[in-house]
Order: sequence, then C-alpha cells, then structure tokens
Amino acid sequence: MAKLDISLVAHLPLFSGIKPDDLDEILREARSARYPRNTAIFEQGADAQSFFLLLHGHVRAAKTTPTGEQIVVRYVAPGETFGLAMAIGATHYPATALAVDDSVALIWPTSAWPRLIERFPALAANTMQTVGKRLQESHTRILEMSTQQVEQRVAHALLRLANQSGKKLDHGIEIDFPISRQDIAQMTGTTLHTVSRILSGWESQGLVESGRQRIILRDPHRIVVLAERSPDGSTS
Amino acid sequence: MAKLDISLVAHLPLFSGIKPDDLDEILREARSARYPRNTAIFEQGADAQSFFLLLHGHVRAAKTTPTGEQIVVRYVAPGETFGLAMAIGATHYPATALAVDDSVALIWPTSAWPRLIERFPALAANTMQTVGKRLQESHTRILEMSTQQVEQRVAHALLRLANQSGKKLDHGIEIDFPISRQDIAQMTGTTLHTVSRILSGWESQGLVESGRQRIILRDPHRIVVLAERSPDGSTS
DNA sequence: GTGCGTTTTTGCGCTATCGCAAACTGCCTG
DNA sequence: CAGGCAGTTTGCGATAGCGCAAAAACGCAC
Repeated sequence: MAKLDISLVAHLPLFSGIKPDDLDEILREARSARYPRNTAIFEQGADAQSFFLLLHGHVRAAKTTPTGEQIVVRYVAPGETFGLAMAIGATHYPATALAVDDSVALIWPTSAWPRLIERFPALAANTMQTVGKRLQESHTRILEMSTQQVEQRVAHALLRLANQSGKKLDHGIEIDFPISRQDIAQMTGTTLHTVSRILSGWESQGLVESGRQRIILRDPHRIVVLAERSPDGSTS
Repeated sequence: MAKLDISLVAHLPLFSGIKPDDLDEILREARSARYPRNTAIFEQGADAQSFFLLLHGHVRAAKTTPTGEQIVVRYVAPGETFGLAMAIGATHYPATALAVDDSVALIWPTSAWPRLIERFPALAANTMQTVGKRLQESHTRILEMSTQQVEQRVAHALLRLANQSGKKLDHGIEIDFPISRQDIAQMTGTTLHTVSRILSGWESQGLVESGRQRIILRDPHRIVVLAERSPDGSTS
C-alpha cells in the first residue's frame, strides 16, 4: 500500500527534494481515508487536528460569514494539500472542506508537523512555496474583483478551473467535477442568477455547453478574449 | 549601530525564538536605508534582489493591472517585513512598494535567505506564520468584497488601519500616516468619489474628522457598528 | 503672501447587477 | 414510471455605486 503511494506522490511539488527513503518515512505517518461525494472533511472553526493531501477527487474549501453567506476559497485538485492550518500558525480551520466528488486523501495528524519539518526542512520550504503561491492568487483575485466586471471574472474563474481540473474533449474542455452556478457565483463574488444569465448568453454563442453541475468550455480561446477585454468592449 | 538595532527588533515576531547572539549575526548581514516620503522602494515586476524589515515609517504595497488600475495590497507598519518574494518562490516582486512617509528599513540580499533559514529554522517558521496570516487576511478581504457593501468595507478598512497604525488622541484615533480617499478606494474596491461621499456623510454625523490625506476616527465604536450592520440597516 | 497643483467635494445621469418571484428541467428515488 | 427535489432559467423592477464634470479647499513652494 505504502509502496503504491510512493510512486503516485513522489513527483509532487510538496515532496520535491525529498529522498525516497525519507518519503517512505513521511508516508508511514499518514493514514488515508475515503470521502464520498458531498461529505464534509472538516468544518470551519473546528480544531485543526489533521492536514491533508488529496489523492483522488475534488475538494471545495469555503468560508462562511457570521450571517451565513459563503464564498469558495478554492477548489483542491489531486496532488494538492489542504487543511494546513497549523503550518500557518492557526489552531482552528479557517474554512470548511467538502468533497465535491468521491475523494481520497492522505491524512497526517497536526501534531506530526513540527517533527516532520524539523527532520525534512525541504517539506517546510515546499509548503512555504505553495502558501506563497496561494497568497499571490488571492491578491490576483482581489485585483480582479476590484477592477473587472462580473462577466470577466466568471471567464477567468472558468479558465482557471479548466486549467487546474479540465478534461480535454474532442472539442473543448470539460470541468472535471460537479460544479453549480452557485459555486461559480461564490468564486466570483456575484449571484447564481447573474452567472446563469452569463452562461446562457455564452451558450447561445457557442462558447460553452453546460447543464446541471456541468460545464464544458467549447471555445476556450474566445473565452480568454472575453476575460481580457476591457470594460468598454474594445479589443485593443 | 547594530547594538542599537538589536534592542529595537529583538521582540519582533519575526525573530521570536532566535537567541541574541544569533540575532546579532542575522542583523550583521543587513544594511539599512532611509526612504523619504513618496520614494519607491521597489517596483512590481523588478528582480527581487532584497527583502526588507521596516523600522520606521509606513510603506504601501500596491499591485497594478496591465491596464494601469491599482489596488493597495496592504500597508506595512514598523516591525513588519515586506518584499519577501523569494521566500515564497518568486523571482520578481509581485507588487510595488512605496514609502508613504519618511521611512527606514533593514535590507537583506535575497541571496542570504537560504543560508539564514538553514542556520536559523525559527526564521523560516516565523515567516511562514506571517505569510499564513496574510493569506487569511486576503481571504477575509475577498469575503468582505463578495458580501458587503462599500460603506461597510470602508468601515472595516479604517478600523484595520486604526488598529495597525492608529495614534490615540484625547478623543479618537488618528491614522498615523498620509492616506488619501484614493488609497482607501483602492483598498476596498471602489472609487475615490464614493469614499469621499461616505466620509462626508460620516463627518456630518461626527463619526470621523478628516482632511487632506488625514483621517481621525472620532467615534470608533459607532464605526464598528456600521461595519457589522447587515445591508438592510437593521441592527440585530 | 500669492499662485499653483493636488486632493477633495458634490451634482447628476446611467447602468451593471442585484433581489425577488415564478416557471422550468433534469435527475434520482422509490 | 411517477413524484419530488435540487438546480437552472428568465422576467422585471429597484438601486447601489460608477463615471464624468466642475467647483471648491487645502497646503506647499517661491
């Protein structure tokens, strides 16, 4: 079992610079678990007892306001870590993690983290990189929310999803997990209604094909153009 | 000179867990520089040759879009680090840093970072914490931009600034560096016009007193109420 | 003290987007 | 195969906030 895992995860950025023997040791400290579709993995505010490496499936990390509104912080794809609260010095999860598809994850107890990074400093360095990357993505998202209109933000969001978790089709790219208009609204700071209108419009132009929790980008190139177009509609 | 620095910085979170002798060694690798008000410290996109610890003054980190619009990523207060591009694996600065007030910073060459964190793992851990905290703040900001209206976002922004860099007055809190309506607009994703209108409104209610690049919160408590009030205006 | 550039204020029309409501569709369950 | 539910579509006001424009206020430099 562990042997199998090694070949699957050895190439991940998280483990870059880690020797196979060390990796073996690291993996021995983990257990793995299966999360059926729509299972909560952890809840915002709960004690951060574990951190995770997603092997299969897709996980949505979402943050909820006191008044109950939600935003999607990110979608986790296989090979990515999540629930790293302790690495960043938090004792409680700042968001809720939900398996949006049948998923499998490796799980380490939070308590193992200090020892792991002491023994394998590369782990800390790699984690720093990914946290840093997420920080920059956050800033990009803030920039987009501040300067672009909804249609452009939705375009960007879909392109990112396609890039991260797109399945190439004969003609187009399909987003490889169930995702609703509501989800996209929560990624872009708008309402499901507006997302629905936008997708309907795109569909009638042949840019996308979509249905219940399913989106296929039929013409990614033209969506890129949309994403970058200045508000007044000029192409320059 | 170095002796003087030690007493000033020893208690900073960045150096927590570092022994005085080690701190001395770390500080010996740094030089310090003075940046007069409105001086650029580094430009977005430039080669990340240094990282910084602000000793005095205030620095604004801002990100610019291809089309020239700007957002303020954050304001740096004394004791905080900035320009940590390399720590998060970037070779170029993702934002522009500008001294908004006469400022002094310690400067390390980026090339010293790998050696420093190898010799002093606590440095890496502490940096991880602050990057993690910034990530969470980013997410909070995204949440606010997605769910709150402009007035509430401005309220939150001012409260944060007051908290980070507020100078207590006999009656109220003054934000301790020059900041324009435009700056606040760029922190909250709106326009200077709207910020101006909001502040004018607040001023007439005695909540704030403000002028050219200057803001005093006269009634922080009521501003907190504003920040948390639900969109329909009910207090519950 | 005067002049100038920057910042702020304010008015006014416009529109992107929301909010609500209602109808529709497709899927899963039994 | 019928029923029901979750997700989606669409219409129709309502409006928060933008964009433009012009005037006013402030502070600095000479």
